[in-house]
Amino acid sequence: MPRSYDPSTIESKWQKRWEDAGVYKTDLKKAKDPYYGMMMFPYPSGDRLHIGHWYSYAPADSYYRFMRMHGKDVFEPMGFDAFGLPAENHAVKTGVHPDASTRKNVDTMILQLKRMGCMFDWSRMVNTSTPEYYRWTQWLFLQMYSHKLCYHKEANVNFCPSCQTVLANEQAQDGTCERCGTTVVQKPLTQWFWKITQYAEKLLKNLDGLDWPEKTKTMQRNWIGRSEGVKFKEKIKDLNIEVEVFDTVPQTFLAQTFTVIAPEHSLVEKLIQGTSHEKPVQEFVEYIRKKKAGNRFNIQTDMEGIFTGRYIENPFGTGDLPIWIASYVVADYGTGIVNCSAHDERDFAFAKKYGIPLKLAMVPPDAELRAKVENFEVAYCKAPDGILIDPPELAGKTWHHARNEIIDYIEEEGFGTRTVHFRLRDWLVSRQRYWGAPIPIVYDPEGNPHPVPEEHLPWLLPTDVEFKPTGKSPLYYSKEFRERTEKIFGKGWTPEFDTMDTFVCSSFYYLMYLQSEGHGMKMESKKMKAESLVDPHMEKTWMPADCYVGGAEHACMHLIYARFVMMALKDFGFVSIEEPFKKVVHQGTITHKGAKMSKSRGNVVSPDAFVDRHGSDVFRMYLMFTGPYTDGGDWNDAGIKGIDRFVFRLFRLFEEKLEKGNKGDKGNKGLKGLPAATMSKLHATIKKVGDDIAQLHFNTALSALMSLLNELEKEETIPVDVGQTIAKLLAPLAPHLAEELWEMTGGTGFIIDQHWPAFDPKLLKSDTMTIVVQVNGKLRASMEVDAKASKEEIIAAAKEEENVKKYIAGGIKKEIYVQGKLVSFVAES
RNA sequence: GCCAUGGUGGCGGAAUGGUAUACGCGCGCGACUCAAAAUCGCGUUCCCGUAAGGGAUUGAGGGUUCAAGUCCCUCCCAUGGCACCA
Repeated sequence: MPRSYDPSTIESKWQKRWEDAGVYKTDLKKAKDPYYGMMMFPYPSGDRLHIGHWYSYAPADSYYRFMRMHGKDVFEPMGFDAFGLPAENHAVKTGVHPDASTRKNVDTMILQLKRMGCMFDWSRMVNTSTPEYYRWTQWLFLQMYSHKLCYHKEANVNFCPSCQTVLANEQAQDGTCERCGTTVVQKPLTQWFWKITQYAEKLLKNLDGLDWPEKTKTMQRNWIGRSEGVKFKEKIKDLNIEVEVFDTVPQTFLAQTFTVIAPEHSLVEKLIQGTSHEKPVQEFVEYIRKKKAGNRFNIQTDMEGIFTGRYIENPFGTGDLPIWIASYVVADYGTGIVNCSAHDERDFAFAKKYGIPLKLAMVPPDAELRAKVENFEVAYCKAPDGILIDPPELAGKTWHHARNEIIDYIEEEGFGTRTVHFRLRDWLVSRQRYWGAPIPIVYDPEGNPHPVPEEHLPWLLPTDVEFKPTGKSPLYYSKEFRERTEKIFGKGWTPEFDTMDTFVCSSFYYLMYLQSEGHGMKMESKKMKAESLVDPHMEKTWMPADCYVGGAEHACMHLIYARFVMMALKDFGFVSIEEPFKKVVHQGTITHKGAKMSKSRGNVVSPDAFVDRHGSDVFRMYLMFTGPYTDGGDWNDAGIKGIDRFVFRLFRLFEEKLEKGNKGDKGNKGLKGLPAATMSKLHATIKKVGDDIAQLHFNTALSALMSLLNELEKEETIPVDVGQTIAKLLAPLAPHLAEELWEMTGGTGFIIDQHWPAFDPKLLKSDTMTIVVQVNGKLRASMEVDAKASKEEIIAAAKEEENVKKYIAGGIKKEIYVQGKLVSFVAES
């Protein structure tokens, strides 16, 4: 009796065998041809694995399996980004300690991940919330501290009133909290920052050499936002204050007639103190602050300002510039103060609105436009062919060409200096939350910060706390934490109560997978051996990760932080390279009913039922088959039947038609016993499946395999070596099924350890070819000809085709032959 | 508004300037069955035609070419990113 395909038996059978044999445990020290295949590790939420996890991990695993079959020593680790808000929110709601719920979630998730059948090497799993791990998160903090890349400052920070915590700029991009969508407010707090801006230039420059999606690189470039310009030093009249003003378009600096300053700027108070402008300005600033907090600010309709009563002192001999407060000025870009002229859309509109005088330093070549510009009817800005009229020394030059000369001129005259500015802000790493790595800092009785010495790491997260968000860090209420600090450092000393942003934890986990002592380090052991983060030999062997698959939503957060940390670690001397990820791939998003799946929308689809019914292989292949991997798509289970049938038929083919006896691995030699056309198809499929998987085009690889199956089903028997080749082609895409088929052919060992089959280029061509005939671009006939036929023979044959004759009866003007493809005639009209 | 990517059957989608609609879903007809499911066979872009064949067709409109889904121009639509950064 032939068996029929039963995924649950077959899949658990192979998962057990893999585990027993340790097939996916990589000996990191002995690897000859290392390949580090990473996927973004998940947050261990209480909900089960969702389709997004599957879509990210399973196809990535297929790709890495393909690499392994090409002889690579693939290391495919998995771990958990286990600190974070959800566990804490859960604790607030239920009283379950985040550590307990996280451990439980991790355990469930491991079981689910194992059912997926990926090549995860569980022996090197990491969990960022364990002391063994966060010891290193804290160590990283201390390194940043001792290398002066870490500083403490009171600053206005993005604060989410709902999460009761501060957010990094990256986490509050559109003025709302990345996590809960609440409008973020500005709040002054003393916080810890990491100087990512010190690496802005390098973060930007290195992008060019990375095999990352162009889109992601562009996003990072924009996020870093480098701009070159001039910095002017200027004095405020009647006050002994010097300010700096940044200008990226210095060509028209002599047209400047006023200056604007951001309402939130710290200088505002000094400008108005004790003057008649004090009260109205304060009212205005408060008014703008409220308006900005309420909703997003619209430049078109919300351009507003007020005069401060102060002036910039006569900088270039062009008269004093009145200082206005303007709603459109960004406080934390450049210096928050801008000199304005008629050659900027916003400045122009602002001046018009408030009747501020304007002048020109440049005019258009076109006379008609010039008249309008000179009348100040339109703003004339950033025009490459604009003609300068001021300064006289450079008059007549075009805006585009004069840039460098103008800057030289400005420097020579001593007005200002060349400067580069970045949009990138320093990374705010403090969080007023419980469930994170404690910041290893203590304060002496005078309130000065001191790093916690390394021997006290891990600086344990206390457990005697309340989780309720109060705006104050939960650690503030821990008695044990305070006592511990006083005991070690002395009376009156207090710990830092904030914890670190979870993006810190995930910024170096690619190195933690490689840690020589693995994750088994016992924390009670006083002699924690590893003195540095990663063994230099391991780091040299395995870094950078060859490929990193994960969501595009991390383009400006995780993927920029990880790069920064790696660069810093290199400068500290702990690693040898700057960039952690050689290649990055973003899987597309799986939506449902047109929207991103989310609990709040109630459109989350759980994969569990599908995996139960169809098996992990079918589910994985279905996800891969629906479309290009980087596109994602809308979830719809209607087509899963197609993959079910494919697997059913394939299995039946092996059960019923596989050549009996004569079993054993014949490698890829001597594929015999099939008609030439079928052989040709087989080899074309080997080529296509290989090419496609190499480019992560899983959908077309699968369709090629389906197409091959359609052919093979016409055969009476399938030779064993053909069966083995098919099993190998299937191995990356359907790992369990492929092992089973491999076993059926009498193959020895695991199929994942077999070498990817080679194709014979000679067999790709059959002995006949199909030539189509076009007349005037229209398809008129199709003919089978001998593959060796000459051009002349083919054209002659084409002319004899019945359906062609009638269209070329009037004569032929032109004959075109495309080798092996077509004949095209242009008929006399 | 700016930048990027895309728009192909009823649906997911395939196609180095060279047979558009592969592969799969769905659907129709038939076989098996008391029946249904499953399975198997045939068909399936649209229009005309019993057929042979003809015509139309890759968001719209132009262009280049013997030949355009593919290249160029204009426009429309969708998605993603950016958007007061001087």
